[in-house]
Amino acid sequence: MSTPATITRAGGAARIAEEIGAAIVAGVYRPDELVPGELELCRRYGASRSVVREALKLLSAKGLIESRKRTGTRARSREAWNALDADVLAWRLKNGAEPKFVFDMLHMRAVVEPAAAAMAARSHTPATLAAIEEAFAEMERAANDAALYADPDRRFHKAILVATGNDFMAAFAALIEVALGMFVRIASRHAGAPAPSVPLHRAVLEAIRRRDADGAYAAMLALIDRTSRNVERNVRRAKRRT
Amino acid sequence: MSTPATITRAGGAARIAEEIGAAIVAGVYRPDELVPGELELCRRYGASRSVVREALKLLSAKGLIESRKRTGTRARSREAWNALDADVLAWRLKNGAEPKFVFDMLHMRAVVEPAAAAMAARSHTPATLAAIEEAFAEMERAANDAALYADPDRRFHKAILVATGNDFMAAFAALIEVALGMFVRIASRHAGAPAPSVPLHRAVLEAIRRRDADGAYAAMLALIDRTSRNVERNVRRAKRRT
DNA sequence: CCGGACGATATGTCAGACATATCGATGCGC
DNA sequence: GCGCATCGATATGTCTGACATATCGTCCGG
Repeated sequence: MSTPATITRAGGAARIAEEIGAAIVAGVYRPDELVPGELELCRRYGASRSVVREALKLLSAKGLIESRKRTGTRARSREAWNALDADVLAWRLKNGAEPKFVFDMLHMRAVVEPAAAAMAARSHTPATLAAIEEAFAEMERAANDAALYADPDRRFHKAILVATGNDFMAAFAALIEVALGMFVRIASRHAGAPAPSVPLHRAVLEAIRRRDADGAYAAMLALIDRTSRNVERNVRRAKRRT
Repeated sequence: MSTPATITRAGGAARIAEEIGAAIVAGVYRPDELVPGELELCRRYGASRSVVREALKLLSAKGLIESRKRTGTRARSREAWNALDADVLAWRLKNGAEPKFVFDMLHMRAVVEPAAAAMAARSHTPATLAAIEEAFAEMERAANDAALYADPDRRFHKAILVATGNDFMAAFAALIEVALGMFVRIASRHAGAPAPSVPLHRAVLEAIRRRDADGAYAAMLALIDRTSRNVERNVRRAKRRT
């Protein structure tokens, strides 16, 4: 089966890991026990065992699986997953996340981001402040177009986390970026132009600029509260629809 | 070279990933470019290319490396690392962490753990509360033995994060556990018995038990502040010694 | 009824080959 | 002399088939 046709011939180990990873977090393979054997996966994805095994290593590095000899490879339970890994987060969001998961994410953002804004107010440098300002400027320009608004929005939140000067806070950026990609899907589905959120972002920026840590904390908290309310409203609406 | 003697014959892919990962975060391989080729790694670790490649996949899943064809495998710069991965954290702490990194970790704990204590105060169940209480009881018993104290201390902080009922907070437990393993090395090297920290932990537990979110927040913040002061004192002392 | 031996089966490891992309040098034409 | 296409060297990527190793079930004997 060397170089078979061209069917399903795109990624390699990464593509296979992508599919299996998504399946695991979607609950296709239940915690403890399960997961098809390597040669079955070879057949299913039309790849050699080397590639399949490399894909499995990618997943094992993220805490999704664990292999033992004779027994086979089993999906690990949710507590073992690296929930703070961007790929794992993306997989969990892929197939329509449950409300509890969305709110967990929002609660964590409500903890981390206001604190990050306060740290950024204390620690920003000309360069990191400029990155925040640049992102905000583009948000203002796109205030009437939800599609154009999403990207600078991500950059805005990321720039603040980076401006903290704290490696761990900066590491959250990868998570927040993935999460924002979903929140706009949920929160702005029924909302109009993103213009109303611009003043809230401006308040964060200005507090950071004048090194007002408490003000930045409060402004960011207000911003996330608004997102939470939007999401909550839409989740309720979706539930009513079912 | 099938089954060579028994020398350096322990782990497999995990062991090799361990060594290379530690080397990368230690700065042996500088950001962008670098890292020996696969066959060179085979020679160096006495393993076949399959095993080496699987080890490299483990590292690539954590953002430490990136491979391209002809060019080779390069170490990625620090911003790309999954800083919130427990293994990456452990590697960074392995070879005596720099002060900045230790304080970054403490600042993050000061953001996350007080908020977690507050969430736990609101959301704990009989089972999750019992886990906190059990860990604290053992801390009291080991109040005069630093060696015995470390393990229940870890369990105490982890139990609180789990008691939040929030998946992301619970995911921090893996990080905190690794970090605590180092803080006791740094903070208690010159400290006596851990007894003085027991009342601070008790205050956290009791606030959670009576569902006093604000009190739990404040008590946990006080606890971490004390750790920060201990670490700071020891870092200064270490610097003076050099 | 219990316990040890044994075979079946999964992952783990090895070896060698070919595929593929890309960097760098070479040499051609202008 | 200079730019550009060509080609070879070299790294990772993939495939194949074999053997090693641990462990679960089963079967057999005490």
